[in-house]
Amino acid sequence: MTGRGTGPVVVLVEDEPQMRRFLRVALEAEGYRTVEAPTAAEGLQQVAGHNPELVLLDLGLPDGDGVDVTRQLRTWTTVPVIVLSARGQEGDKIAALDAGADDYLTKPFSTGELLARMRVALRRAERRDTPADAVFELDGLRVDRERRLVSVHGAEVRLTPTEYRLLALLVQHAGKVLTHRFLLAEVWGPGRTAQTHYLRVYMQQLREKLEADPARPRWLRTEPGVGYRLHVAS
Amino acid sequence: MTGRGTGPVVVLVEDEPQMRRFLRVALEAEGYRTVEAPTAAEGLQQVAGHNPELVLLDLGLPDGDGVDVTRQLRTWTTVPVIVLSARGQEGDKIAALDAGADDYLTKPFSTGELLARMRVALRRAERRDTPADAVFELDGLRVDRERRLVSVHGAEVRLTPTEYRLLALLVQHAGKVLTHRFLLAEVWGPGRTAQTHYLRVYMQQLREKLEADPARPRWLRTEPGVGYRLHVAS
DNA sequence: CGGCATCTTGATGATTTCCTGATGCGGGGG
DNA sequence: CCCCCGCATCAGGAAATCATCAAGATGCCG
Repeated sequence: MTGRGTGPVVVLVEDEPQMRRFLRVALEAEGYRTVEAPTAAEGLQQVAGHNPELVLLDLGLPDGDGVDVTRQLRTWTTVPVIVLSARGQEGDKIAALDAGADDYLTKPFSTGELLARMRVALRRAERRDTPADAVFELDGLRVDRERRLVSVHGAEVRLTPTEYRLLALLVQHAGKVLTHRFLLAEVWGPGRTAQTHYLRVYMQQLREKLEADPARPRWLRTEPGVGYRLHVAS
Repeated sequence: MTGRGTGPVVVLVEDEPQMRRFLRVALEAEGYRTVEAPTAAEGLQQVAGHNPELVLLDLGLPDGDGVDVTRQLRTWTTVPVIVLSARGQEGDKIAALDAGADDYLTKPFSTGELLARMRVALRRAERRDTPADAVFELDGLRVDRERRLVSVHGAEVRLTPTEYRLLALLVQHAGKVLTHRFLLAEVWGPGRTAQTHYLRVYMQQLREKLEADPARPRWLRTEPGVGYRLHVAS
């Protein structure tokens, strides 16, 4: 990755080096991180690999049409795509937009307008990122992942970020046994899959906050030698 | 309502009768139902009254700026807004887009492109759930997003623009936890998602102005390590 | 050019969360 | 019977995050 910082990641699919450089400089000055791809094939790869917040896509690529790239992307991702093109024909615009592009800018365009349209696309995308079926409920235990709220028999429970992540994982795979290794990798990163002690401490804290009798857990069951599990049956 | 059928409802805010007629005919031929408004004030009313799927907004209105109309709308609804303008200056575009518009078309534009961009906006807006009311009230806290008025137990509270934007976001997602990153991106732009200090300062100011006891907030709750939330339950 | 409102930035103490070590408990094998 | 191992439990200090106050910087308006 070329850019630094913590801003959104943008994939630039553009064959002309000069244009690429211009975009990279402009975007990085605004705090974006950029990934560059000079061809359609590489563009698809980079999007798949980096899972960016936005894609800037040139229509005239050496190895394929930008419209096809858009159609390809739309089969598996809803990442915002802004098309940049030298062609300003109505037909081109309609084809690109109907293929799934979010906006269409005709070269030459002003940097300010590009940035403004990028902000629009990011704004829209941010709002859509919330799945609606995010409420889990089981026998008094309620986990609302949209609001990030947890309650037991109606009483709201305050969880720390780590506690919540752990619980969210268990809920997501309700009923299944999750190994120590898996939980550690997901919550603390792949680096510390040996610190099983972390898990014990946080499971204890979760039980303390959620279970009526923490010593005899109803939901947060231990699977000795393997890991933990959110028990679903009665 | 002028249009027939069951298609999406579109509010046309446009003072020129000829242009209005042209749009109405073009849209109804595509199956849209149209509602017309010749002024900014009437436009706001029609949007509030019809809860349309889309708004087409002319910038040059007799009784106010279209950018202001957009900003007004955005304080309480996320309905897609496409701006139509005779002015093609970069500054106009950026102002409108940053005020919350989803797209900006410079007159004269082709009908085909307009319809394609409308399809994009409708596609993007799909599967969302903001039956947002223009006036939010909760237990003495009142936020009128149509008039941009905030009051606590009847007493009006003066908020700075940034304070209001922050509060409006919290109100729009009342009950949900909004992450630092999200709030910063919405209020200060995607570039400064690391300046959590801004948030602390402004949350403090909001609490100072709204809460009876700023140190023990009733509405503006901190979610440590995550973000902030407008508390709705008891 | 002030004056005013607002936004930004810095400094400091309080609070919350995280990590870590110590200790207790219980079952299985020697 | 005792030791060892995995798990549970408790608690204290380190680190990160948050609240608070206030002083500069900025921009706007007359």
